[in-house]
Amino acid sequence: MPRPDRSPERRAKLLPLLARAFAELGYRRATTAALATRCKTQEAILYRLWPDKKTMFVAVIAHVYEASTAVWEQLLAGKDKRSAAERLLEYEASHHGEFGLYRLVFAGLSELDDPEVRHALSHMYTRYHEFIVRRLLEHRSDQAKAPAELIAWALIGMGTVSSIGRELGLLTPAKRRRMWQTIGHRLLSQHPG
Amino acid sequence: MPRPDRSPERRAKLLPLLARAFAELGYRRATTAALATRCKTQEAILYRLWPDKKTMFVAVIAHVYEASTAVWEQLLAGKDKRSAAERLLEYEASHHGEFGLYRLVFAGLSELDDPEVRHALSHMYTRYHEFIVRRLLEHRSDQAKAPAELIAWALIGMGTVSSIGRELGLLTPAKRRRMWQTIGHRLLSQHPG
DNA sequence: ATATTTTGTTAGCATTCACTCTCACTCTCT
DNA sequence: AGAGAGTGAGAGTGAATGCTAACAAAATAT
Repeated sequence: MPRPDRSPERRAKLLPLLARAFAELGYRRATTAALATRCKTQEAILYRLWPDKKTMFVAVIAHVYEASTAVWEQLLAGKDKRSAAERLLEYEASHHGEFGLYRLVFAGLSELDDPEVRHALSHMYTRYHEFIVRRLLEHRSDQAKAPAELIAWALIGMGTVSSIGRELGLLTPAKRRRMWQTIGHRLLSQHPG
Repeated sequence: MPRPDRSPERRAKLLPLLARAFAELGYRRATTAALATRCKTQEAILYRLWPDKKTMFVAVIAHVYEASTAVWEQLLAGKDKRSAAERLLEYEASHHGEFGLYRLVFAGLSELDDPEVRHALSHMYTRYHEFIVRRLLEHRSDQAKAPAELIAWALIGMGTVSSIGRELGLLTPAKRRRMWQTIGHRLLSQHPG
């Protein structure tokens, strides 16, 4: 009978390339022609793997989230006497933004007005937030859940402004590091509310 | 001689409408046709007032910044025993995002890759940041400048995540208020570093 | 081998959109 | 009154772009 379908493997191989393209260019500027070029293939091929461009974008959101949490899980798996929250903080201080996750959020919110995309972004953000909340609760077992949730949002906000500041050349790497270290640690160690 | 040129007044009248359009739709989706409709005029008219769409966007960035600082200045002019920083915090807790400033930032960063736009955004952010730093230093005269700058960035980050959370339906108005109140006040009252 | 399905490649279509041309009309100042 | 410039309105254009059609080539099963 016929040759087997390699579509799933193909999709998995191309997703990182698509992710880079969307993160670097945004949604509109990542034209289907540009996407194809960066994947070293043709537009028609992409359209055989995904029904349309929007679906590619949604797939990229899920992929980027999974890629970054995979890195985190690996990071936290190593032995270290510091709490998971502290290690996460230190990691983000020097690596924040490398997956371009915030860029996808900007693009999704400002360039598209689509329920599917919003849902994908909501889902991603929710899980991202929950992950941080769990680490915060581990860090201080006496802490209540409600304030930990607010702290987690504030940390995500710091990550976002950190990326914006970098993009606009307003926050040097040194300042960004100091922000994570000083403000981040303060948020970790305190009981708000 | 000829009739006088009413272009400046015209531009001033239209800028708020353009600002709304860009903030609500982003850059690409705010087509010149859409802009004209919202201004109740024609595309050709807009092109007589500004050379191109990008220039309209840059003008809008400056306008929105000025409009929001004008509101702040007015807010801080009123008599109140609380510090300016505290009043600002309370105001932002319930009004953050009403000028769509963060939306312009998202659109500018993700939809355009233009030096002029980046410069306009940098400039706006810098002044925004400086304004907050000044209020922080007033709030605590014993505070050093460097940590105040970091706190200001963290507050801006909280504003940004607050807007994202609202747009994605992840942060209810009540939670946003509590975030500003609890985390915001903690950042205000502490000496990091 | 050959049937059957996937993969590669090219060309093209329909639409959208930033921007312009044109021309009639109106206002203000001498 | 009338010159000179601003204003209103509409159609139109060329380029970009999402997406599809059509067909050749290659690979895997029997």
